[in-house]
Amino acid sequence: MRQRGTIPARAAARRVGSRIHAELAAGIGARILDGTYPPGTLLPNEAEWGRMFKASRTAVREAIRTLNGKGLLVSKPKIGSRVEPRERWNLLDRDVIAWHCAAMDKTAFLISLQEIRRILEPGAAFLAARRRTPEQLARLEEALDGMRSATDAEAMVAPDVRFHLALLACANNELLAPFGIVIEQALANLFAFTTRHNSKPLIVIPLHKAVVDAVANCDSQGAHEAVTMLLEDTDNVIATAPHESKAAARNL
Amino acid sequence: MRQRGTIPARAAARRVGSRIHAELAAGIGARILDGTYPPGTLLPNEAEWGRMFKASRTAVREAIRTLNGKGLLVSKPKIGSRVEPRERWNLLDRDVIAWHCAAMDKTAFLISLQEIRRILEPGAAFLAARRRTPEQLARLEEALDGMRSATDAEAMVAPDVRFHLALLACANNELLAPFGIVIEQALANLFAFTTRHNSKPLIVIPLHKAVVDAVANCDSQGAHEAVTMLLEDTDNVIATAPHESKAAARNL
DNA sequence: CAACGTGATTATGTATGACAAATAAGATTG
DNA sequence: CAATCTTATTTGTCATACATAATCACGTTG
Repeated sequence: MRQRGTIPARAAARRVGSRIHAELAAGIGARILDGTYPPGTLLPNEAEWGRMFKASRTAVREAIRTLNGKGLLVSKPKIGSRVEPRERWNLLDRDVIAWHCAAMDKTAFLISLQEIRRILEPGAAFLAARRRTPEQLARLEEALDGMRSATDAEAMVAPDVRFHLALLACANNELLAPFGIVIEQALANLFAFTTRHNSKPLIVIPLHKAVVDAVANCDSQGAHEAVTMLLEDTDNVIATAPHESKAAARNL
Repeated sequence: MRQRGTIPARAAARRVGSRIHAELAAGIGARILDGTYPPGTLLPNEAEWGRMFKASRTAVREAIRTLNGKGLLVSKPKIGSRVEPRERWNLLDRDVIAWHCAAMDKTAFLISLQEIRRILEPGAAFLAARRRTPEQLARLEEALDGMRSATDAEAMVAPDVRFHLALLACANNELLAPFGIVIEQALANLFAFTTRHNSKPLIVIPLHKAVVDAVANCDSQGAHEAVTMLLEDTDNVIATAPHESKAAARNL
């Protein structure tokens, strides 16, 4: 490995693959999200992180740069890196959501998410019915077909996520699409949960089909209502089996 | 400055202050957002950026790490950094929004934003009327007072932004608050525009007051309607003077 | 001639050491 | 006692060296 003598033989170990900065960012980010370093806290300095993770300051700094960009930290000379107040965090960021879900009880987060969905998705469906291009409609139908051909609940998750992303895309609002990423990250977990606990999963197919039909017919009001009904069904599933969500959260 | 002889005297110039990586991130990010490097493009390599900006590779890398975290890029050894497809961009990120606004004609963006507001804010107001704490209500009223005491249109922008952020906070949904950051960035510009062109700006005070009253009375349906009317007024202002928005966009 | 391995090439990834700049906190001085 | 100077600490920047991954061209071989 290291031929150069001046470099002290580090206990490299598992450091074989690359992407140390990513590991560090995840490590530090997770510790912030889980409350180990609450807002206002002064984090260990870069050298110390380096010692903790057995990584160079370079890698630590790149990780901190990432967290910086997500609004979790601010760094100043002689001060260090301080955890920002929660309202500055970019909770709509992929990674932040992932760390957030991993750290805490998912239930609260899923409730927040579902609330947002009930606000956003009917409105998005309304726009989608007016604006969707034929290609976008085709992608929506393709997702529905995928759900139909799913043999078990597990296999239905992926096309279900695709369906809702496709619906957002149909709205043709550039600010709605990025929000889809937020939903994508979280829905994978939510659906994995709801499909496991939905005693009558067959009903979701006609519910989804109603959405497709309304969008296909440019019936914006109908699309609004169909999505509302779809989300109501999801709410019911969550409500009838809420006590298990904590256990489910620990599975990832 | 540089006492050490081994370091070649760089044409440091304005390199006095720190935060080069931030300048670089903004520089590169803006070039991506404005279409200089469209999605799929292979960016110049790190050494080349360093030459372009007269910065070290370290600084370039930290900038790229930032952009990486915002979903604008992916970097791979031997390949380089490639611009991600638009739908991967984190358009809900503070900085990305700023670069986006700076780069392109703001009109399209403001229309998208207003669309989202018409979906989200009435729903948020609905929740706010049910959940707001007395402290949150006080902050909402304080913002309204700030609008009242504003002497000119310019001075009304700040409290107006505060008002809408406070309203989002009242909803007590952790995913709604971060969205406030998105709106904060963009609304400052939108309001600066609407207040300049609103021929009867006095009407906005009672419109806002209606929202406060409904939220104060825990009248969720009333809050929903009041916000809808408020946004309708904004839409009208935009609609009656749309031809100026391009010029206004160029002012920043 | 085609398929395959193989090494050269080139970009990012990591490590290290040195110095600059900023600033909080303590020491000094008028 | 207050204003100022000094010091210590931490981030910010730079330069250099090497590691690693992936592509590409080349040559070997079936």
